[in-house]
Amino acid sequence: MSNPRKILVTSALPYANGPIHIGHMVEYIQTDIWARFQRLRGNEVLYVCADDTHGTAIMLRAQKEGRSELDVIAESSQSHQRDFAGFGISFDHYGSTHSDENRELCGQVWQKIRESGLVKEKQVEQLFDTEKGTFLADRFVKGTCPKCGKTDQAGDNCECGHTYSPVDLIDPLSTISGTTPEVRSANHLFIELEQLHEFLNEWTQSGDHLQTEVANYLKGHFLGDALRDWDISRPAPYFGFEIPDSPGDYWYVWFDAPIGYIASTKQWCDANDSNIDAWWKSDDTEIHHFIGKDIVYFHTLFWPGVLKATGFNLPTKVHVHGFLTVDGKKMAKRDGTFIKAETCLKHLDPSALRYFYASKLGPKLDDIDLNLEEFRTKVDTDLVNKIVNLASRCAKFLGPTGLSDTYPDDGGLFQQAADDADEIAGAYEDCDYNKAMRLILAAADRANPFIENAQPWVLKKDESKARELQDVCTIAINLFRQLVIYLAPVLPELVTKTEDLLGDKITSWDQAQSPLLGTPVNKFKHMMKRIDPKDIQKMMDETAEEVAADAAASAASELASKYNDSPQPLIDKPISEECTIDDFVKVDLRVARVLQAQHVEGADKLLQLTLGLGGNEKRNVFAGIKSAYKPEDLEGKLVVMVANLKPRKMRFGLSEGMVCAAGAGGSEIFVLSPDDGALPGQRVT
RNA sequence: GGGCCAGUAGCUCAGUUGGUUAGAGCAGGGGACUCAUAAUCCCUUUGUCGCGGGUUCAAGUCCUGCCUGGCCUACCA
Repeated sequence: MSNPRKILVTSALPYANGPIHIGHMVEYIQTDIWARFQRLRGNEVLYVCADDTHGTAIMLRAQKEGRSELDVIAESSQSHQRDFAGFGISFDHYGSTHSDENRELCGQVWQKIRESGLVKEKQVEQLFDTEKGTFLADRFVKGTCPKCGKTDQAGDNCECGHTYSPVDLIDPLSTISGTTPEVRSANHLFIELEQLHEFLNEWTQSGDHLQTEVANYLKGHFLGDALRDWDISRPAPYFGFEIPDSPGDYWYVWFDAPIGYIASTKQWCDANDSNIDAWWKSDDTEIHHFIGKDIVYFHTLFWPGVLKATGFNLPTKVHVHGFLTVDGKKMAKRDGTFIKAETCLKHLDPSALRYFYASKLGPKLDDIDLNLEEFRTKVDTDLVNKIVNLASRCAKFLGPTGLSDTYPDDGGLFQQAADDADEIAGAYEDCDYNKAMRLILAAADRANPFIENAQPWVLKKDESKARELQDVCTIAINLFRQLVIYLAPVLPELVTKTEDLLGDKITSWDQAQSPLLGTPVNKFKHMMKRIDPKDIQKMMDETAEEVAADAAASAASELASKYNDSPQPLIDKPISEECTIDDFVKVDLRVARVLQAQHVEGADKLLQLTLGLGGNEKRNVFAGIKSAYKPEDLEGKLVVMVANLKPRKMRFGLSEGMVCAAGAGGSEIFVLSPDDGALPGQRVT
């Protein structure tokens, strides 16, 4: 083989605002297969990714959940990495866009862009949520379409097909606070992409950087007209990096996210004694991005533009894939097809999904469909019935003897599959995994009839044919091993199990060229299970349950948002340790009437209350509510008191209970009082 | 509205630069075998290649119009 290539591989950065689902996994599995393939070919591969952590969505979520952004993104990173590991995604490094390295690199990139004269400032009119104190991105606004008058339309376009600016909406409403936003103007920083038009035209239309559909799409959609300026700043408050030479402004998340590819590479370099320039500024290195078709323009216009302006290498190729549909329909929570990676892992072997995706993925942008019935039969038939079966049916005959010392005549089967190596490799290289799987399965379909004709089970019965039996099974096992080598990028687990069976490591694509001979064969253990339809059902059921729980939670939070209650009180005083009903009934709460309230001579905070519990039952209570209540406001009022509190001697007398109240203190104290009709002396439970 | 892409057997798809009677796998039907995770093997049914025009000796393949579907349309990631 020629000199090893040096290849940097990336998958798109998942947003830190939600769990990984099986739609995401299309991309990570596609990329991982490619990265593993390149390693198997002997190339030097660095596969990096990171969580994409900035932006309004994260900020709002942190606010809503009453915790810090850092807390949100840390949790997200952990769950993302756990899911990826579960599916065997072989990142060399997984970083975060909220890192020192990224901040620094963003600064450097920004500096260069400034120097190139690409930055300009413009006033932008945007809707501002006065209640939340934040500008509203289009998707956080709803209102009436200015053209057709339809109500409850999205911030930037209407069902009628009309597009507009949210500022033009009639009766706009903020979807985060429910209030009416006002139009405010703010200074934004823009990158003048049009200056790079010629370069982008050439870069996208020539060479092999993009799939032809993508190049055509860009040509037809963007490059025909002047490129619009790209708005890359957001005014505070915004969760992101503040722009060093423009205080109060932050880089828009899509500015710093792709730079995260470089930052993540840098983190790996720092930990592995390598140099970032060797990956991003060297002519010897290829850079391959894998992305979904929804983020094409970011990666094929903005990103190359930024790289060009800053002197980093341009991507060698941007590989774009389609979306996942489930049973023919777009994944949607309400259909119960929004299957989380975590849920999938709980019930299914990740190898099954890896193989299924591989068998569906081609080099085009077509969506791929996860038809659950097809998924099951494909995995069962191809992997278990045809491929693993080769080992399963022959391995045990070789237990006593091991593999033959010389490779027997197999009628050219091994050679034929060995000759397929280049074509299969070519298919992997082109991301045409569907074709690679077809070629591999064709080889398996030649191997099974061979065994059928050779009839090892008949040879077994005749001791004089022991040698022949060994030869037949040596062929079968080698044909099997050859398939496993070809499938290694897709099925790392199967590789491990094959290594255990044959006591030989699979580390190189070229191992498929020569048979394994003269070595022992271990006891065969199941390598892959058929898919139990019940497991699929469980996965779907669990997904449906999650969706129902989610819906309930979001309905509740929608109600809560109407009142716009701050999460601060809970943050300041988190809920106490759990108690039992027994603990609770120990506290005897009673309705009481304030019979008399008066100032206490010499006390700053106390009022003296005489509380009546009905009849002649009275209690004397000192309450620290002077800062919020006047005595005359309290007299006659019904309150709730702790009636069995141990009396306490105070400087001004004996206090025989406690009045329940809430609030921060000072003038913000709110005494609890039952609605009219409650009778003094009644117990509160 | 504009743009990109797709439409081939019941299902998932292959069909290279136009070239003999359009292929594979799965599913369906029949048979064989029993080593294997009821796996495997052999035989077998099925097509107005979305529709209409055009170019050509020759069109699933090229051009054009239409129909249907998916996706995109930049301050949502």
